[in-house]
Amino acid sequence: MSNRPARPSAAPTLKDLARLAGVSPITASRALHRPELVAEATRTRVAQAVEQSGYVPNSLAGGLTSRQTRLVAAIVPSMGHSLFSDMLDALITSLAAERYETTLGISRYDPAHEETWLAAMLSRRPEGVVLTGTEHTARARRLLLNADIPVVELWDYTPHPLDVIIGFSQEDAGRAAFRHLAACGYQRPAILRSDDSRAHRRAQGFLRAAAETGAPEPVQIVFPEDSPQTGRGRDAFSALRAQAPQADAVFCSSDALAQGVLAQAHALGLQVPRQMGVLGFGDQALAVDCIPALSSVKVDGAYIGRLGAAALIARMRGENVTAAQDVGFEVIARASTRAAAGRP
Amino acid sequence: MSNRPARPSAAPTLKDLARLAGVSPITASRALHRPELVAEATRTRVAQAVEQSGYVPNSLAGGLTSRQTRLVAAIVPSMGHSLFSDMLDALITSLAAERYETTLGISRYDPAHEETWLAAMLSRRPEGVVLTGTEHTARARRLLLNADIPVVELWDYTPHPLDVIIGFSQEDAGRAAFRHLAACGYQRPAILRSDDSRAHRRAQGFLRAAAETGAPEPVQIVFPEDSPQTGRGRDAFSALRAQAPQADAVFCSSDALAQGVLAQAHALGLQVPRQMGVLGFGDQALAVDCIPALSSVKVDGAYIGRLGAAALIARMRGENVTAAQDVGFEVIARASTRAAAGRP
DNA sequence: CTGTTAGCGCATTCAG
DNA sequence: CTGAATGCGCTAACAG
Repeated sequence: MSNRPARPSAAPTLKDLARLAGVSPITASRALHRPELVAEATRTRVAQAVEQSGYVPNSLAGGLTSRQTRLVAAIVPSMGHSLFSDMLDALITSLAAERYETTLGISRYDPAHEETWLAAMLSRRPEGVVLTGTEHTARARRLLLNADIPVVELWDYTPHPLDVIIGFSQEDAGRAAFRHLAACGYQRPAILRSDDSRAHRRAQGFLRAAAETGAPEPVQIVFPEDSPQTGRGRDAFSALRAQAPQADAVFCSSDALAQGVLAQAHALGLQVPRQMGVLGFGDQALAVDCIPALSSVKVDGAYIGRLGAAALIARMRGENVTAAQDVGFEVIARASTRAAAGRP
Repeated sequence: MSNRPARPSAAPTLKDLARLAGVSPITASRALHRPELVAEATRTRVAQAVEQSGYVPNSLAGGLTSRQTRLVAAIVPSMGHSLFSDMLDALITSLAAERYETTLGISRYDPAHEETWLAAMLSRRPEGVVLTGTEHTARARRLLLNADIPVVELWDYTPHPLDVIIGFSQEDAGRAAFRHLAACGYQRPAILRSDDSRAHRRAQGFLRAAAETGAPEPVQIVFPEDSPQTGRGRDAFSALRAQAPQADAVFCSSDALAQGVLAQAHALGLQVPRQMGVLGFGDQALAVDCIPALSSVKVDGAYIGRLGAAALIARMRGENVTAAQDVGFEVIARASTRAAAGRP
């Protein structure tokens, strides 16, 4: 029951370490952090002392003096979305390679949460911040400005970022999605999406493209942002069939959602893509490979994570980098066009 | 090009804040952290001073004195696996609700990486640590013991954990998987798995169960741990067909993998589950709902994350909690048994 | 309810 | 190559 024996402890400090090694604290410190400035013999004795005492540096104290924390703060709306988890994997790994550690927040798509998280995080004096999107509260912006540290915004694009931005235009992605479906011969494409601001803006682009073509206004089914995607595909698609039986294609706000729709379409006996087009969004390209009926607006989460890390690292080193980068997206069509399906 | 105008800066400290509010630093500190100890009027003036000066506390300094960092260190093998990302979402969210922040590491299934990460992390003086599995280097164990902070191990089970453990027996899960497939009438089930230690041990349980039944030894296809799962299902299944054409069912090490296998089976014209049984592993139960042919050994990542957070929080508060908890798993059979598929 | 004193553990000066 | 002095910004422990 008692999980851990009470220890008298008092973790050894640099002073203890130095005494054990028979040197001054500062020499011990140097032996640890800048070994090239210390004689071989001294270094060895310090190393032995570390071994003996089990010394672990206290980076709170270190950071307080040196003003270097090697900490990065990053926030995403959720981790359920594979785009974000893949991005984070790449981001964290890339940062770790440069000896930066990452503290993570989850905003639930709510700028107010982001603000709260940010206020708490900044007290740890991170050397850089990674945000999702461009929507931030006024106070969040002010905090970041005052903090005077590099900021990278991901997943979206604006010519006027807080600092560095890496992403793409959601509107353009939505327009491209519509044009793709239209080119495939679908007449009444619909939208199935979660209720978050980027999906919303993709939908705007989609609707606008439809309007420009003179096509009838696409039906939209919207559901809460954070619901499990694949499962949601089932009922969302059923809802769509009930509400808009004439719809002959669906633009989904995620690949997982699209897979759910695909499965449900099969269950309803609809032939995809001949009777129903399904277009996803995300980076599950390999998943797409497995399911030839599915196309996708492709964005690469890991790529964005790597780019974000690289930009942040450069900025943290004091280098200037291009402030804005539209990394774009790509519309992937497998054997999924109605036209292709039509030709035997 | 220049990303940020040079600021004279020098962030205001508590002393500055106190001066501005016309109180002593300690009173300002209390107004911020223990407002109930401070007169209403004073509190207001401090709040105004915060507003004016844009003061942000420095928790490095605070933590150095108070020995409280409200920091938790957590590590997972990767983020690509939805089990881990869902767990992390729940873990981080639960911890944030108690004002703990989480720093994240990624081990790539390598205990040596874990050790390196841990050594770096401990210098930040986290108040608790969350690890994946029970496999740690000797030095990692020593570091944790010396650090003398609560540790929670997740996803696995042993009666002799480092501190608290929350998970289940991989061997048992593997045995259950075999028994399930056998009960469904499959004669030659095979294993498709990634090369990580937990999947390995599930496979061991599977093989042992087969041996006990006197069944022929199941074929195993093993691939590198971190490859994209769904896509991998395609070639892995093809490899299986080539290598063991007699196999009539597959136990996959993840749900994503199983979905890939399912898609490929369809592509090869195999009827699932009549001609080929497919059994996954994970918590994509809703995904499973969409694909009636797929069953799964179900474990709930978010649940494990919540339990882990709760246990860690309790321990960080100095409470004793049950050191070991086998949260189990569940074998879900949809309309996926061969028997059920046989009966029209 | 408020203030004083002291020191957390370390790295940055500047000297040798 | 090594050391001494000093302070980073804050809070604990007392005192009023």
